[in-house]
Amino acid sequence: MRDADVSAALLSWYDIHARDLPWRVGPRARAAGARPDPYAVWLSEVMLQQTTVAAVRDYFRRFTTRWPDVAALAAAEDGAVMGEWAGLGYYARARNLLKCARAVVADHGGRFPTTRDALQALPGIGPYTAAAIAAIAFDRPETVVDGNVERVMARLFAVETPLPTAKPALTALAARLTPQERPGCHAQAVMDLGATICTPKNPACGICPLRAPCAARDRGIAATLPRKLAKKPRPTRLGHAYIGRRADGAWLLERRPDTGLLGGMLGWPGSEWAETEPCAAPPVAADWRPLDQEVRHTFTHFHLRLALHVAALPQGCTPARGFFLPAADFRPADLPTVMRKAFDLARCGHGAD
DNA sequence: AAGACGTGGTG
DNA sequence: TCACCAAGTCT
Repeated sequence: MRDADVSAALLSWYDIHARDLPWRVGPRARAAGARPDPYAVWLSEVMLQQTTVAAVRDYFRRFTTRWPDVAALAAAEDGAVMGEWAGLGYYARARNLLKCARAVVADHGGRFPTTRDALQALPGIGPYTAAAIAAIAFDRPETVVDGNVERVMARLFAVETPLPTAKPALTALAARLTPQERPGCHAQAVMDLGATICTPKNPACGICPLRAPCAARDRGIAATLPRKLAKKPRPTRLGHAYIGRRADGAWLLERRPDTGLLGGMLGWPGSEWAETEPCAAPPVAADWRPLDQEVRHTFTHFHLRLALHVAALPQGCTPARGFFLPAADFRPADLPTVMRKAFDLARCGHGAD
């Protein structure tokens, strides 16, 4: 089967089976002349980096409700955006989101640039996102390569070279299939196929629109592709966190530095996180009482066991670190997940509230 | 140019 | 329980 026929089969499938997503203009609306909003495309693509559609839906809705366009987002306060992003992970995305919105307003008159290169020059927009925005929002025939596309290409052409070595070859194969017409729909079609049919485990080859030309299915090795190099084992780190509340109800929190893990997010003061037992580091002298339960949380590259300490703090105390956030201004949902877990345990396990 | 960077769902 | 995985980017 020729490349053009494969692309046509894929697009036909997409026109029938395209998922209804809040940021997407469906094939029918598009045929009627509707165009996607570049702001919505950009926001959704950043949220979807290494993140599932299911996790993104509600965040996308909340962001677009609170900040309907790029100018509104650019004018937002940092803490408001970080709080709204809390729980979604990879917080550098939120920091870069704001930088990008402000750059679009300051340097591009409030409109997103339309070429791949200009898009990729913006903060938080890499090769994938630049190509996706250019194709989906601006109809540019760019080749979009994400994990789905890599998997679909590896199977369609039975590429047995492991990732990441195979990435350039898979990109070249994806480029062969990229049509001049409706490149954005094509990109979304490949990704939808990868997300719903050509899945990592148990691919549904029986109902796949590309089963005929698929070389891996022909050889019975679809589920084993793409091959990947072995990953390193994750170490376990230990730490302490201090959940203190003042007599007036205010919580002792700190704003984490902009760089590094959970950068820019709220958190409970605490020790370093290390593979050997770290030194206790209470932010203020008080009657800290250990909690029975610890927080167990897994990050991308290590497991964490966080010992918790709670205390009622005197009204006049002056902590060495952090600040008191009045109870009325404290929303647990503004915390990154590991910190919210700590809060939940402290609230249930002891009279920290 | 490997490693840092979150989280929730899944088998 | 636990490794793997998801519409990657930055340094």
